[in-house]
Amino acid sequence: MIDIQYIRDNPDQIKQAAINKNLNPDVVDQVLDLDQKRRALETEIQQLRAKRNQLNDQLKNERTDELIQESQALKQQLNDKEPELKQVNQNFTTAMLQVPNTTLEEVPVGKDSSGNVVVKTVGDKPQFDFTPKNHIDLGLSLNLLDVDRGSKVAGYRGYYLKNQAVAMQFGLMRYALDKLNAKGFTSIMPPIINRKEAFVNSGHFPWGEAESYALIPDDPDTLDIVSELGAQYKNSKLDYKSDTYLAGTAEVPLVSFHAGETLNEKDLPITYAGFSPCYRREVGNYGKDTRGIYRVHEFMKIEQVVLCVNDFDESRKWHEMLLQNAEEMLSDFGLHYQVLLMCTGDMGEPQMKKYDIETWMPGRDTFGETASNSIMGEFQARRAGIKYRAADGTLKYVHMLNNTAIASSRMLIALWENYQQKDGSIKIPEALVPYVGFDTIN
RNA sequence: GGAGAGGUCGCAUAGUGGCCUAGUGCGGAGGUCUUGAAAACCUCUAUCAGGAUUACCUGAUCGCGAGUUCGAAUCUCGCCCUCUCCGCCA
Repeated sequence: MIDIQYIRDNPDQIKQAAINKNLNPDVVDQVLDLDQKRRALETEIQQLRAKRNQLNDQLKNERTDELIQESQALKQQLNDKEPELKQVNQNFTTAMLQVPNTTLEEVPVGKDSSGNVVVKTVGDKPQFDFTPKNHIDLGLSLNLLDVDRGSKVAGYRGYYLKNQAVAMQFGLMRYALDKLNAKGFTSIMPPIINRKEAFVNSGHFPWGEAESYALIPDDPDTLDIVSELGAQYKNSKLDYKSDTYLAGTAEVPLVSFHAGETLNEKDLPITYAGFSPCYRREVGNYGKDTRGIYRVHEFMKIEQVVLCVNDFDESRKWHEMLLQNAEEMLSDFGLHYQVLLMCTGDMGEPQMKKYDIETWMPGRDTFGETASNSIMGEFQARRAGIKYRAADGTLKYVHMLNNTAIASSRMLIALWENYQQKDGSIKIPEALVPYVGFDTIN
């Protein structure tokens, strides 16, 4: 959420930011219009209430019919006006939640991914003196992956990991945690079933609602009955809780961890390393990456989340540090990658500046996204109500940032495909060997 | 799943319709006293919104939301959450 005062003072800037993100700027005018109405109504109602409070003070001492009648008349006027204010306020809040964040001045303006800028490229493509396989063929031939049974049981994009792939999955998660712990990050295993409010706080909603799995349908009648218990559930009017969803990233519960709290400046920065399974519908991507485990509905991830003081120099500093953390891991694994500065048209509504890290994947013969690193400014903190008492005594909203550390399935692809050998085996990079317990898969 | 208790200012507590402009204690800030410190004493001590903009005024907020009333922290209803006991269980 953006400060309403800032929107009043800089409407054109906010509109331009929306346009740059390929969004409709009209919501800004809606907000300003509702803001006007809201303030006019509020002033009017405040005066009525002030009068009512005065009358009630008098009524404590002298109860006359005249005063009571006057008070009743005021009450009637308030009853007429208050619902209107309530409605306007609701509309105002809804509109406010739809205003996208602005971007920092160094972010390139662009329509789509073609506007992204390669900031750096590290390492080289591996050279194979044989025809490299993709991760699916590798996974099948080494008995690491089963996608046929995966889709049989779980549906489209379902998969089973088997044997050494399981050890790699756990090893990668543990490796990332150790790495971040050594840098002072606090490990967290958050709940991943979250209320709608948490998704609004992080800025995933309203824009990304279709991307999340609603855990329980709003209408129990839409449930397929597969058991007697299911029938009971369907018939009960009250035995379901609405508005819970599966989070697509630990960012959601971590952003809301301190929701509604006032921290002290000396508590900052706060750095979290959150482990979670991640659930994504991938609704906009039906035709994309249909084979293998590049784009899946569930995977595991370690996510970095930072709360720091309200200062963009500080945010930028953390942004680079989060980037470095992710880069160190790729370097530890000896992987070839590039860092992109995302343009306005290819970043999300809540983000102010974003780097994507793309890692070379020989099976795709191109780079594939493995990390996404964002400056959020106050946007999430305003939604979640996370403030801190600054050294000068004033209250400020924290700045928040987040970046992937390691996302399981995509890192498996990169490792398998880049470290495949002529004989069909896969080597494990040295840094990972202690975490997985073997140095070759064959 | 059954039964009960409860959610009040940063923390702890008081508050059963107008004396609440939410009291008291702790914690925090400033001051008096003192060579310095402690103690004691004094003052201040929430947030949000609107309107003025040194200072101020008004409104809202006692878990959240509705309702009753001229008037609600207090009464009624719904929801959220916490705790205790019993049952079941990875």
